[in-house]
Amino acid sequence: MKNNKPKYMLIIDAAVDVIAENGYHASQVSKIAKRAGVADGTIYLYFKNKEDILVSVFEEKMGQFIEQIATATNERENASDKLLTLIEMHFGQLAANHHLAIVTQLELRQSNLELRQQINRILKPYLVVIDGILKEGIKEKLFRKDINVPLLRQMIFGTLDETVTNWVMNEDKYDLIGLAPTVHELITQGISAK
Amino acid sequence: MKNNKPKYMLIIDAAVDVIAENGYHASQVSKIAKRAGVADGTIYLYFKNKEDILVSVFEEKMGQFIEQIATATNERENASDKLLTLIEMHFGQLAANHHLAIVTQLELRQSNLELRQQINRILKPYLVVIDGILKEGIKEKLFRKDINVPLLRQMIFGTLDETVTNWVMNEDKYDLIGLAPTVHELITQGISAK
Amino acid sequence: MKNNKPKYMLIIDAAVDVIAENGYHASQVSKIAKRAGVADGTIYLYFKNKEDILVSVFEEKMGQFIEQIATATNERENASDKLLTLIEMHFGQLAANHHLAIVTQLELRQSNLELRQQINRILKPYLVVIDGILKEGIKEKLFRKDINVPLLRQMIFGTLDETVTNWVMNEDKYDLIGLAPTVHELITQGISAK
Amino acid sequence: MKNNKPKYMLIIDAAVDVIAENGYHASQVSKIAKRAGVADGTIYLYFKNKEDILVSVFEEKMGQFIEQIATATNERENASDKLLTLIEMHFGQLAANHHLAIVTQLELRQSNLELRQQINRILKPYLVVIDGILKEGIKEKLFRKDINVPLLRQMIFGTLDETVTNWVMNEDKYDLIGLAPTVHELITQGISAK
DNA sequence: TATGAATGAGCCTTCATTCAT
DNA sequence: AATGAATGAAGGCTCATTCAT
Repeated sequence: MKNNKPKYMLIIDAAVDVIAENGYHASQVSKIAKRAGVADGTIYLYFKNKEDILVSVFEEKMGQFIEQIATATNERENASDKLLTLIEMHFGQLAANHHLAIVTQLELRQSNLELRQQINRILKPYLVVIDGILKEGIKEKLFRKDINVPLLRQMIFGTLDETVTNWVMNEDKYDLIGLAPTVHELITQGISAK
Repeated sequence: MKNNKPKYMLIIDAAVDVIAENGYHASQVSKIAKRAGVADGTIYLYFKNKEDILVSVFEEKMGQFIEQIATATNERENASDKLLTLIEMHFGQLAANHHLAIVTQLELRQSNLELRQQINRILKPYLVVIDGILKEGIKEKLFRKDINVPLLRQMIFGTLDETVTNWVMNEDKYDLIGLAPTVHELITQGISAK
Repeated sequence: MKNNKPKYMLIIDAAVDVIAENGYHASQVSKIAKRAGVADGTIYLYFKNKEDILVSVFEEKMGQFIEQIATATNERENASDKLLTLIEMHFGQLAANHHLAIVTQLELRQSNLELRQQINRILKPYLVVIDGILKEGIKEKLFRKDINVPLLRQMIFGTLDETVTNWVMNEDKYDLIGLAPTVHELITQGISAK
Repeated sequence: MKNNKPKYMLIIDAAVDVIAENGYHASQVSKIAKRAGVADGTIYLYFKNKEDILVSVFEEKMGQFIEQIATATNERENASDKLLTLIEMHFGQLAANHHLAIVTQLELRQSNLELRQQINRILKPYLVVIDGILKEGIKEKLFRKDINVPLLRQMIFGTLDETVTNWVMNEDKYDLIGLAPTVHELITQGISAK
């Protein structure tokens, strides 16, 4: 029997499935090990402790997530289009991977402060991507030059995050990706009449 | 010695402090009891179980929170002013109560799905307040009539929530309330130049 | 409102019902108090502690039980008839009082050694009645003069007790009293052919 | 150090000792674990819960008990001899194992209905052995053909059980095995003079 | 590398009993 | 005599982590 996939990724993938199916608190190390087809002890050859599995899940999955968004936005011509692409891909990637969406939006938040801070560190590059788009938009005079970039980034991220969380908690009953243009328009145009 | 404060609120307040100081997972029932100055068993005369303490904390504190915001916004003349007041008070109340902010933004999220759904139920009236302001703004022709109210409400709540969470995680190093006008302006005007 | 029944017996009767319905381990003092219509604390004006309630239940109920059997057997002419009457009444009284049968045969046995020894002390007079019948039978030459009275008493009591317990555990599906003549005959005649 | 004895039996034996010495209710799982020389958690690798330890104690010990009695009675020629052997061994085995006698006669009865029903299930084969002897005796015309086998079996079991319980509660002050012939005779001959 | 049996610290909850009123 | 709110000790069970093989 040949098993090329290194055990590391086997365990990561098992963790995503187990957490999505059982919830954070019912996801014992032994359950993840069983799903990955390894012994409990083997987990500790690849991860420092249980928390390290969780951080690594986020690191691996978000790494791809961010990288793909960064690549895709770079292919667009201006900041406004880049922002639209970012929103579409943010919604699209989580809508396409139901288990991952449950884990990132619901389960991973049930963790202690220390873990949450590590998660924030992992998210940093994503926030840098958003900041870049905003700064570029200002330079291109597409966006107002007086905007508070960090604050606006929080607004954008908070909006996307809240929207995805609501969608997950409503059990995917509507088309998430379809919301992208509207969200994009709200951010750029505001809600004032005229 | 006279102790008029009913034990129920004593325990609620003790829970806020203990959770803010120790984090959700290190907040044993016995620790909350000790802080409240009652016996462990007394907790169970007022709360069904540990989770019930947490739900009740949110219920009590958010109840006041929402009520005060609803009252204050009602005193303003138009939807735009109401929205500004809502943002100011949302930031203001959490900025004024550091422990409560830690609990609502960080600790209470470390709970299971069932508890989170109860929390959402408690938050419902707040979302209704936001929806009301948006609908009024449309009627007053202050806001565009084509806006998707539920989606925009998610955007607003997500923005406020993310902004407060960032502020808490940065250990209150800047003036949260001062951000209110900018956030209000972003929401109403958007970011597009002109 | 007039309530002539002293609270003592109210509590005893409540205890029998509560224990029969809920089982020994689910019969909290507060449940007995509620059934008796008194406050928890009132229990302790009449009983030293929870165990004392149980001992008293047995004392009161078995007191009547034994007294009635003693009286009835005394009215019969000879030891063999007295033995039959004792068996009939032992079966009859428990068959007539379902709750009491559950308590004496099943629930009261789930108690610690000390309580069981007190129960044995209460049962003593019953054993004396049996011994008396056996000795009388020997004197009347109805029973063999070489029988070991204490041992035989154990045999008789063990037989009756086991028979009633089986009947209770079978949920009273057959006629207990109808077994009395057969049991009486087995004890007096043995099982040997001829 | 070599320890071939599987932990399962180590725990069973420790449970018998601890329960005999401390009584059922004072036999904490941690006490049994300590006596067995294993960690508390190890108990739960071999037993579902505390009650499962008790059922298993009875299952293991009674299994041997019943098997040995079945084997020994089979070696006797007729039903009457078989009955005598059964009585001798019933008394003999419990007299030889003081701790086990305390557990079976006193402590194991302090359990809830569900456990008692499991105990009855385990005892079933023993009752089948008794029934077999009685039926054989009828066929051999040693016993009366009109006897009610289930009732008589209750009488026999009740007599033996009550006799052993009395002996245990009297702290083994007399020779239990010596009672066997008398009990046998009482059962077969009855108590009637001639 | 890999295993998985063994470990043992840690905590929520119950309920008999008390005592101020 | 009666109340019932308050007490606080006690223990079964889980599960992340280790380590001998």
